[in-house]
Amino acid sequence: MARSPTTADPFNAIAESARRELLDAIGEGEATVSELVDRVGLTQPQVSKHLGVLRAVDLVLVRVEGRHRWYRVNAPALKPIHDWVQSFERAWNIRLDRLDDLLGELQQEQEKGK
Amino acid sequence: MARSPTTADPFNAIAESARRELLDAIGEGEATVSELVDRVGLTQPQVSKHLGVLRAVDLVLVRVEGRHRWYRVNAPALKPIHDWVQSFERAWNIRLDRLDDLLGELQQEQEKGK
DNA sequence: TTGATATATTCCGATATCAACATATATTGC
DNA sequence: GCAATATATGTTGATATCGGAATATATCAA
Repeated sequence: MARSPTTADPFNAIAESARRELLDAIGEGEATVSELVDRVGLTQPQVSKHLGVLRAVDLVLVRVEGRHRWYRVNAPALKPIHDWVQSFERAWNIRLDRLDDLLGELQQEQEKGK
Repeated sequence: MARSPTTADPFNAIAESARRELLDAIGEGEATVSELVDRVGLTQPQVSKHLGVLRAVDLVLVRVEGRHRWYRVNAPALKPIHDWVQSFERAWNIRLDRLDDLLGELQQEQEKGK
């Protein structure tokens, strides 16, 4: 067996930085393939193929208009990633809290020493 | 060129579901390799190799104790993923808000119709 | 020391990836 | 219909992956 296909799920799809950059480049609105080529600096076939992967996992949606294709981010498709990562968020917040506590204590010590 | 190494960054490391399951299986505390073998149902070499990848990107930290190795999740290493995904969170919240609005309107219509 | 336990590493074969380049498929305007 | 534009698809070669099986390394226990 080999590595999971990039089209298996959003986790695999966004592993490639070029695809994350494409999603960033699309941003809030819509973008055309050639606009993305200009923004991201990849060749047109590269952009089309990466968009194909993003399409396969529903991370982007397309609206066809003549010979243009308007791509937009389908943010909810990122939710599985969001949810999975968030299950660890408490863990690192606790650590940051502890760091805050520690810094607080150090400051108090400093105050005392003054 | 081929796909980025799994050890390139946390995005690539967590693309593999086995590694996400390992992180889940470790959970809040610490776990030993053989505990993880039992919990996740992979072979020992598989677990060790996946842990090796997670180690390479700092997603897990190890404490050696005799012939045991206690692994724990290094949650802050997930922050880049959290941050990137969060930059799209507004987008999908807006959509959910709109959905709420829509549902609200539909309810009002229903109320009217009554 | 010897054997057992815990974990890591190596080798293999199959597979999917990715960039690059070439080419195919629409669609528009003349 | 024909050229031009916008986008998608196919081919090739290099590479890294993954599971499986075997094996290496280290530590404990008797």
